[in-house]
Amino acid sequence: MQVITGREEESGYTIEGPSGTLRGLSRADWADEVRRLEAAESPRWVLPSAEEIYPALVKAGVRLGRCYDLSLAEGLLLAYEGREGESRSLRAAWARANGEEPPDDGPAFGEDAQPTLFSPRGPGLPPGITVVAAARRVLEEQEKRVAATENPARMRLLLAAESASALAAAEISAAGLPWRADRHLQLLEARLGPRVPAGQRPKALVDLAAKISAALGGRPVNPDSSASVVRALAREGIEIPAARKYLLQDIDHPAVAPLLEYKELSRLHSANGWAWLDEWVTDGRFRPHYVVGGVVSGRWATRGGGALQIPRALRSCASADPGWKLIVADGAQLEPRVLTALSGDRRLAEVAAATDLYARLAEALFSGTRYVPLRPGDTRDDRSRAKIAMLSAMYGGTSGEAGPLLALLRQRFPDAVSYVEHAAAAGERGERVRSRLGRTSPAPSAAWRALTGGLTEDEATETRARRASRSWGRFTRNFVVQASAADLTAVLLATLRGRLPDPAHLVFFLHDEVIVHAPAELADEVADIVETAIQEAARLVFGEACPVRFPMDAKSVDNYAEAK
DNA sequence: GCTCGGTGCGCC
DNA sequence: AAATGGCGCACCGAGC
Repeated sequence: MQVITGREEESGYTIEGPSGTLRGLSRADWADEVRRLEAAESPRWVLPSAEEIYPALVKAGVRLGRCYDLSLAEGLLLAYEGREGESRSLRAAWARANGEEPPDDGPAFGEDAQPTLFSPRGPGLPPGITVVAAARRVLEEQEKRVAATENPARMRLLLAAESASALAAAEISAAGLPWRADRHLQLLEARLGPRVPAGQRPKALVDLAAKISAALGGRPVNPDSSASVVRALAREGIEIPAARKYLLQDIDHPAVAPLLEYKELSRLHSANGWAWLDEWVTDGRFRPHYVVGGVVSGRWATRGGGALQIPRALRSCASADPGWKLIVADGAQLEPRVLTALSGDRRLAEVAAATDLYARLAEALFSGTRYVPLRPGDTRDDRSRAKIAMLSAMYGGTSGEAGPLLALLRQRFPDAVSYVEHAAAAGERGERVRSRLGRTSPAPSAAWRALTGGLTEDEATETRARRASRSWGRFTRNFVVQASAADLTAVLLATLRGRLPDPAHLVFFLHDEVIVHAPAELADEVADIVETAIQEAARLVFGEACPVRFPMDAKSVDNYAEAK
């Protein structure tokens, strides 16, 4: 059964199902009715945009089992059709479905994530067209467009998984990652000194800045300004192109140690200091806003809170409630396994049978050969070299040892390497590439086409064109892997959120990592569920016959820092 | 006073 | 000389 619900511009909420239509509902009545229908029928809910509407339901204590998100589907289909620049709003989709010119009504897929469906002015549908009527029309049209794709079953799976991800994102934000503000405050005070008002340097930074200036001849140096640091070092006879950490590290000068410490503490202060704590942690929970579909490759973005980069130094603050555990699970070497499954490389699948893929890869690459490092004195072990080889294949690296290592990888695993090299070649020609389930890379910009497409007269332009072409090739090379990994994790989330035993719940998700908060007695069960869910997701995405293992390393811990 | 590109960091 | 993908955020400083 299917039920469509949305918010009309002026009259409140509408629910339209097989038993009729309810209009003009208040938010509370709407939530109650949705709850009743969910319990009675567990329908597939068709939502114009889960991001816009679902948080209100979650807040009212309502959970939906399944949904279909028209906005996310529109974005994925537009990208598939090579029209990613067009708006995915309900109004635009409705216009296109009726063969009309879609209005230019705001940000398109992948751009500024302003609400597009329920902007303050409403969805902007023509008079007499209700949200549910428009939604029904768009749904019909999208079903036709799905049927027209190369592999409709995969696209259907993608749309279902992406929709479920949107539900998961709202639920995760609402639940929040348990965060010990008291521990965070202690940590800040210990490293930075007593709290200072916004805009002021804490004592530790003031002291370090003074030390740095003294070590650089006494003239004031602003360590926050890389230009100031570069100039000051130049006066000391030290020439560096920029004040980057890795450049500073190798310099023997008394200013270097305080400079590096300043950088570290300054980052702690500005990125995760008192202001961050005030803004993003409430009632002992860190609640970032996740944006499903916010990255072209299908990864989630976040808006505010910097959830994509919770620094290791603060992870002990992410701490389970008393009597509860955090079950931290990440996909071990997910991307190389995805590449293996994508390319169907049988030899690499044997390597991927190992839990430590890179260790096994090292054996496969180096046993029986004496691989001589290019740079004398390079002490990296074989496992590290195997990893460089694999990352170079997936990212397009060529520097240092990467070239020869990639050549060796290509020799041993030609199917896997040629898979990404075809993707790179397509990108260099300006063509699109697709993930396993049909996520599609955007077209390069007009500027890129102008640069790479024209007949070039001078050598400088030729070089720039070549560089731009190679750069886009690296993007599409990585896209096929990263976006297919996003396919897999979206299906994982969809599977997982339906299976967790109450009251266990997801509290964090990042690329290939999930955290579940659960009563201690459920921790083992949750870990098993996560491991089962990834296997099932892999079967759904890559097929029953896929020989690749996807180990999920699930650890039950009291705080996040213990997980790695 | 503002915007905006560059820089630098840190996460996957 | 650096030349591997994706992201968000804070800060600086040039330019308006």
